Amino acid sequence: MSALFAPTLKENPTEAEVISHSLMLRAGMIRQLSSGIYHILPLGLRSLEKIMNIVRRELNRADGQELLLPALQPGELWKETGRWDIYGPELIRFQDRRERDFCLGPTHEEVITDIARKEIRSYRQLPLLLYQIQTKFRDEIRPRFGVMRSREFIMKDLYSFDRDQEGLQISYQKMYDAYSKIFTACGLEYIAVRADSGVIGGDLSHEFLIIADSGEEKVMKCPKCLTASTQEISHCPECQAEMEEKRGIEVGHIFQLGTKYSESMRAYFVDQDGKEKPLIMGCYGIGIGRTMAAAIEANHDENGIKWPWNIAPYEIIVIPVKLKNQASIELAESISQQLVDEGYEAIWDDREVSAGYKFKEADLIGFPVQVIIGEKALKNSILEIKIRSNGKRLDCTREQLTAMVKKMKND
RNA sequence: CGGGGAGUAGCGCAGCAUGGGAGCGCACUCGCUUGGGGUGCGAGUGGUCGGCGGUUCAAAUCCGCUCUCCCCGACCA
Repeated sequence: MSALFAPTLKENPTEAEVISHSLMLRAGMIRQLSSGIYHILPLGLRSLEKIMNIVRRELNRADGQELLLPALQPGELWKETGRWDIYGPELIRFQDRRERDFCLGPTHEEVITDIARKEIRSYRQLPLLLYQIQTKFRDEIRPRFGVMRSREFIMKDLYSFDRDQEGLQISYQKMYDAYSKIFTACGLEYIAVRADSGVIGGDLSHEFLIIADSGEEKVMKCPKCLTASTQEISHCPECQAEMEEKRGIEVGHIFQLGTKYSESMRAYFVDQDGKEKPLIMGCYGIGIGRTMAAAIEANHDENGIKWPWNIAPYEIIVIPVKLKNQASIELAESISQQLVDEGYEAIWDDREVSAGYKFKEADLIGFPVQVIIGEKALKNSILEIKIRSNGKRLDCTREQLTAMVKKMKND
């Protein structure tokens, strides 16, 4: 712990208006470099990596294949689809030394369609689901709320290619299901609602929102069935239950694009009937950093972050209370090592600071579990476990620790 | 881009109306102390007062320009 680069703050930073931003700064997860541009510090990165790996796992299970596309994109491609003129000043443009137009990718429809048109020849290559996790650049009119809306941010974007509308429906449903699994695996309550397609274009689209009181979007949700909407619905046709109003943070968006890009960029394949047809496309985004911020919005209290287990930067912190007691120190180190050997992400607080200081900081950073080495541990070999999410404290012996931690992880 | 606010030590701020010592709390360093909820005491380190120009014997303070950051609106993962 003493070696960990996690510069925490006792006081609330003035620039942070929303709780997730404030807590990320206070917990030493991020720092700002410029408006809408952030350093991701070790704790922040660990959490992001957890989310990214959950995303990878679920997308791979849904037949997605990961690749990495260029962030640096020639303006030519954007001129082909007309978005060079349409996208506006949000697109960060510049010229290279030969005065050719370039931009930093805010999204990758053009680039993925370019590789698709070059390499997809036959219906036999379809369906194809390609995704990447990459830094995107958007010169937002007004960056705000920390990593919630920044100018440089990590996004997962997946693109589906199908031979026909029927195939697109299948791919779309696969992604819809994968998204549901992703947010559930992150330990988050989410809701999916019909949405407008916006600048991306296309037909059907859904937004995925994380439920949090501080969310910017109002959602009407039926407590009985799965119906939800961003608009007011007077009655729920099937079940007649009262719709309840919730607030949500948009973290994912899926679109059925159809042939918007494949036609304008001439991305055709030869179908079974020997005819050339445009690829039917879909695109599917998740804001990784925004998901992390939303998780904090949904899981915190006045003392700090209450990480869902699966996306916590670390799972367990071991806190020795008695600093001058060698047995206490050794016990903390040994228990921490035991947990690591058992596959947990545990660290122990080896700093020469008061017990209260350690407790406050452990709560702030939001370790799901604190293992406290106090009087009882030294006299009666009883460890104390504090569960961050509900504040409960439990006693156990060292022999029982493994089983107890395992149980907490599974809950 | 329109409207509002702020730049003084790493962080949070006072000082500015009425020009003349650059201060407070936290953090940091050292010593002692304390050790179950950001211990206490003492001694220290650290600042071109966002930048440029002007007024003045003298500018953090007055005037002009400029840069940056934050908040509200249109946009979005």
